[in-house]
Amino acid sequence: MNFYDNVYRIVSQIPKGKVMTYGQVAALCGSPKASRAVGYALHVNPQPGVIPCHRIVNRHGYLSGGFAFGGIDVQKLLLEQEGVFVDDEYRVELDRFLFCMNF
DNA sequence: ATCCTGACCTAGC
DNA sequence: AGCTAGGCCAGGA
Repeated sequence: MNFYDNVYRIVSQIPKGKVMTYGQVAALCGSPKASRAVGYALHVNPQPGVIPCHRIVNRHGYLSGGFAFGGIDVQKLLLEQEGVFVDDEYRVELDRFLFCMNF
């Protein structure tokens, strides 16, 4: 589906040290309410390594926990390695690390 | 083609 | 402020 391609493209466009929410990715894909589809798209994750799924968090800033690349702990570690501070409850400060696409 | 499920989001209580 | 219910998009049986 083209929708998935859009999701992967947008997620790949997220810079290092920034995170994005499912809703925002869905909105950029053209369907603001397709957040579930976004999660599903990352769930299948056909290109691990190319698609930084660890930079995708939910609206509350918490890591989803779907972990399609190893585990939520790895996700937390990856975010910390990129400069994103992750809370002990697997939460990211969206106020500081939320990446907003401004074309 | 229809029904159920899923890494979500919004609205109502 | 926290929890529950409903809805939207796509995929699989």
